[in-house]
Amino acid sequence: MTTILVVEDQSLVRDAIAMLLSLEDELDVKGKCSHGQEAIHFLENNPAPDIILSDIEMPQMSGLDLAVHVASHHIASHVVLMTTFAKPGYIKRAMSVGVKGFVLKEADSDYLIASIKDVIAGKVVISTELALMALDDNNPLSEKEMSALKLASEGMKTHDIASALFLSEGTVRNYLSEAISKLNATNRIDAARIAQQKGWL
Amino acid sequence: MTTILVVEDQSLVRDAIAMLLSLEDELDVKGKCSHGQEAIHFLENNPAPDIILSDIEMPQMSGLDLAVHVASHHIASHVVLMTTFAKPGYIKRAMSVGVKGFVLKEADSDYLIASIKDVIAGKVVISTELALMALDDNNPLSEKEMSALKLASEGMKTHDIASALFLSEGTVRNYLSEAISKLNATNRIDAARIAQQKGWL
DNA sequence: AATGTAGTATGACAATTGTCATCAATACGG
DNA sequence: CCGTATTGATGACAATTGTCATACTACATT
Repeated sequence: MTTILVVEDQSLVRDAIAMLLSLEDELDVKGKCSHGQEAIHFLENNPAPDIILSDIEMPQMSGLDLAVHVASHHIASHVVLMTTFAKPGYIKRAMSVGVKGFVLKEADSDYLIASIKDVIAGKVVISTELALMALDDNNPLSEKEMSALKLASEGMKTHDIASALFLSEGTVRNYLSEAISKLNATNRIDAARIAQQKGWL
Repeated sequence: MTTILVVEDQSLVRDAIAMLLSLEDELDVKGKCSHGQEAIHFLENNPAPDIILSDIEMPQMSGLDLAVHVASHHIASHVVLMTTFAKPGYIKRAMSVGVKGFVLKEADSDYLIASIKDVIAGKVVISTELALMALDDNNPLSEKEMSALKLASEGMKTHDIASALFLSEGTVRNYLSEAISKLNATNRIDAARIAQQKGWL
């Protein structure tokens, strides 16, 4: 019997998926959490489930952060992540953190169940199409460029970004300018949009 | 027996919710569609289900557009919409189109099922908290301001927005400036974010 | 006809943003 | 120590953006 922890912020979806999985004879949903923090708490107070099935985009703590925690605390669970959009950046980061599976929410439920079984059997599951997408994706942005871009995308102006990052205004403009040109964007808004869509920020 | 059509773009979620509903004795899921267009096609070739349970944000055709179609074609189904975020703008538009229920994906599955039953019993279901939110929401933006803002949020610069809307650059800047001040934003990026978050664009 | 009012345009000006060349400080491998 | 990246800063300049006052049209109201 395979034990599972389901982590997903939208409770409707969480309940539905948990229900779906528990209809399988070999699967046993041991817990449901609404975000990473809650999952960590669960893991501290319960035996590690065979599978942690988690959404990526969640408030408080993302699925990626959860995977990092699991790896760094040597928890024996296999992490399988679900995501709405195929953002290449996510996939790369996930792989480097030892995530065992990657399922798009566009996939159908049979695929999810098959993936879980495969992961239990020792495989790493990721659709070829996602893998390829992740391969030819090389994020050209530096740390600083990303953080400046992120703040800019929230509507902050250069001055505020500068003080948030403890940099001079000029430097911030340089970073943003670099980012814009690297991404072939026309301005910071455009650059932020492009980066976001790739999962880079 | 209540018949239901489930419309949701993420097939994993769609399958899971359909499964959840079909576990209820009184509910019978007659069909599943991945977006509005498909739903319309379904409706043309099948008897109208009692309930159309649809996500709002979908590619091709949104749940709101689907509701408009249902109303204008005098289809006898009750529309219940699901949404991830409580955007006041959505709720208002939905109500004016005769949508019978509004459920947040943050709600739990029992609530969804109870809502469906209530709608069948003739009620209009919307949580008070959402209703209040919709009430004190009055979108201050004009049509033009919204469209200019939308284009700006996609990274277009004033010049391009102007030609897209067949206006002069100056006028576009005026609109944007108006929008920025109406929304108490610091720049167009900020303004677009605020409007988006309210469901205004 | 006179008035009011959207909707659009202009022009002028200030502030912010984008680009670029250059420079200083620090760190790192030889 | 010496080169050489790396990271951050400056200053200058051009382009874009934001603000405002003003004006013109068409259209509806009086």
